[in-house]
Amino acid sequence: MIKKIKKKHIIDATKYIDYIGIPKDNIYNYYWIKLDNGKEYPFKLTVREAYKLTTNTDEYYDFSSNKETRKTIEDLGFEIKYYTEHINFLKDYEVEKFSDVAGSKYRKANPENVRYGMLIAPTAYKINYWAENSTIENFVIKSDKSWQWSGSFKSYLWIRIFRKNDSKKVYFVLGVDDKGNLYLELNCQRSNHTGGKTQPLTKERINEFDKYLNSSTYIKKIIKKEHLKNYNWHSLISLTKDFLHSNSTIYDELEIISKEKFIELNQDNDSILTVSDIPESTKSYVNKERNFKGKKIDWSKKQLVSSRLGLLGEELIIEYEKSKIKKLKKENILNDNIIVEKKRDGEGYDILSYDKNGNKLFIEVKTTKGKINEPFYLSINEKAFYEKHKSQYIIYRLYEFNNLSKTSKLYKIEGSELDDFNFNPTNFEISKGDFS
DNA sequence: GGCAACCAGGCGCTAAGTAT
DNA sequence: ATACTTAGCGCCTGGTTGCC
Repeated sequence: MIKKIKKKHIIDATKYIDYIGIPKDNIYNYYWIKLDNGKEYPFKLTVREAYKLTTNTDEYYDFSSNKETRKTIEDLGFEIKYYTEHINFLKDYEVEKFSDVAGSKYRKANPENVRYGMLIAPTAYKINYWAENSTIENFVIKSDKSWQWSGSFKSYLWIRIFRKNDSKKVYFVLGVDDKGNLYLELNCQRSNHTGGKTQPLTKERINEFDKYLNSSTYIKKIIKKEHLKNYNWHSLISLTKDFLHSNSTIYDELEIISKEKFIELNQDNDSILTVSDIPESTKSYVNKERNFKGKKIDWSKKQLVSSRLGLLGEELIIEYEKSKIKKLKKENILNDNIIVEKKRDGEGYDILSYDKNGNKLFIEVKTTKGKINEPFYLSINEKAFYEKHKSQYIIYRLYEFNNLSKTSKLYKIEGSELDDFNFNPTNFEISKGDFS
């Protein structure tokens, strides 16, 4: 039976498949017929269609794909490809086909639209395959094989990747864009569908998201469709995993940023903040022996993480002070118009609050993830401010700060207690001339 | 100019419903 | 109690219209 099939029949069958597209059931296939132009077609489907052409009927040719049948087709002058992943790699002509219709109207009543739907469906399946195999530990995907939505071909075929149990409003995205280029990026829920119940992030949160992303080391990864032929499943998936790994810290920060409020304090503040006494001594890195061995540090990343940490610590203390003031207002100890204020950089302190007598408190927050004996750093400006306002100055020294469980320990250094500490210089301004 | 409503309907997920 | 089926919800939507 199969011997009846001639080379021309196979070629004509592939042309027919080009026209109707590859049905869902044939997208996951081990064996593919490869033409000289690089296009690939599912083996069984192609042979069946070719058989129809030999008989000039719609007769269904039931046969099995085995060494013998594959050899028969090979002998006609075709290359047979075997994919252990049983799905062949994304082809440039596939993403190109998608870019042709991306974003345009889809009408079920229009047979041409339906046909195009069939043509791009395999691309959607392949994007899913890509995502399913690219997840790293603790991350999950939201699979989505749909290529149409609300009467239009989608403008992007994309899959979201997020950490298990996260808000799902911040995610990695991988997919193909309307130009037919593959891309890998970090994104967030920016809008929702009419009538949809899922709330997007507020504009303010989206601004914060973009601001952080722009200031970070993150770079969106794009694979142009012209370069797609240089990749295979293995290289694409390992590239994706690398991308997820190297940006997971940024993802975690963005997840926190996406929350309207970092911390909601309840009555039980003690469970979040544990207050201890000022330690007898702390470490110092200034007078240690130096070996000048050197190591590679990504300073921009380190600064980004620590500045973020600082903001989180401040936010925690703002909430802490707010709840303290609220309590004092309730007991009619404090005037109602008193509010806790966050100060800007350069003002010499972080937070303006009040004590129970209504006196101003200048609060400086110092946050580290380290232990209680870790030293902390004060700027010249902050030190000068302290000298001037000793009696109202207070340092909240947050240590063992945990941004996942959102808890921290702290000790307070009130007023001139800071004088008991050593002030070791860590930086020098180098200049020449007489400035006295 | 800004915003809300509307379009038209594939597909995965989940919860509810039904069968074994 | 478990397996399978079904109904219905919701989605980086963007282009357009109609209202203020």
